[in-house]
Amino acid sequence: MDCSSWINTSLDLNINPRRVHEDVPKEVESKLFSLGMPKFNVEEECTNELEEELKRVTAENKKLGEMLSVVCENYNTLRSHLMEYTKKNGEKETSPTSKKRKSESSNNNNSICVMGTNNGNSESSSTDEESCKKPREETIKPKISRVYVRTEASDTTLIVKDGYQWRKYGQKVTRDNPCPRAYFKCSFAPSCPVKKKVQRSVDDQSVLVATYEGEHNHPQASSQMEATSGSGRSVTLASVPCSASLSTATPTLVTLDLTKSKGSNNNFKSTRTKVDSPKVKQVLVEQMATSLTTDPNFRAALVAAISGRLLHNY
DNA sequence: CGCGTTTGACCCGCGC
DNA sequence: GCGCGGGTCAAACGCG
Repeated sequence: MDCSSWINTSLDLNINPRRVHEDVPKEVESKLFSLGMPKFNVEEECTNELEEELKRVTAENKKLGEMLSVVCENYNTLRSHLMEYTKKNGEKETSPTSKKRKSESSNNNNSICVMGTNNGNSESSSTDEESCKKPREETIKPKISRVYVRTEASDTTLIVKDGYQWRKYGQKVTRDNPCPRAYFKCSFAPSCPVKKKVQRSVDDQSVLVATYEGEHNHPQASSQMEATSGSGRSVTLASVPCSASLSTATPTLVTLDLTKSKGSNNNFKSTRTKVDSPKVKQVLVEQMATSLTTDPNFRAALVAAISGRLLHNY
């Protein structure tokens, strides 16, 4: 892939001699005059200075351009590795027979790249290649996000307390996972179209995978109650670094860490030990990689950082 | 009695 | 056209 489609490498470093000349502050010239120096000497000196400056800037620009190309190269390499990795992961995650519904499989394709962050806004962040391959109907799909929730393996309930009220309307055992999948509808508002599927991870039975479809058309009214109520689990959003911190505009993947609230103050400790498990690490890596590849804000920040760095060198 | 959950039946899309 | 499998419906059931 051409990295120029991601980052505009034309840095416009103002190496045009005419423009450089124009940028010379007028007061410099006037100060030199005030020192009683003959004008021709000043002009000559100025020209020499500017020529030197131009040479220096040109050389620096060349150097920076090389650096940038190396960065882009590294980025592309990293990205291709990431794509390979996520592709492998996705194949492992989905059923080998790939007999799933079209919508489901396309969701999984998206989740390979963006961990189920398919919506109209993030669509623009996908590559040209991807957008060409994607069916048109993708653009009108409801927002889908995926949340990983760590629970105790012995806990057989498929309840993810996320601050909303859900009504379970079905449960099904799917082919690719022996654990049943529960179907929930948002019951807080009758008109709310959001649905939620909760299923245990095939790889790690202690991890619940909650897939949200659609967006709530009402405020999260019960979150406070959920968080403060002593019954059941408590949601500790901050206990795990999540991609939302990178993507402020569209926090699409949030890793929740649910711990038993009856436990008391040792929750954090146990949380930390759980986070250190390889599975969770893998999820975190995927989240970060997702942000790297899909988040336009992150890319913009990266470009700004590089540009700032380059400008700082002057 | 009302509300939420359970669970078997049914619907529908997709692949062969 | 048929079978498979995911998603949904709705009657039955349980609990407060």
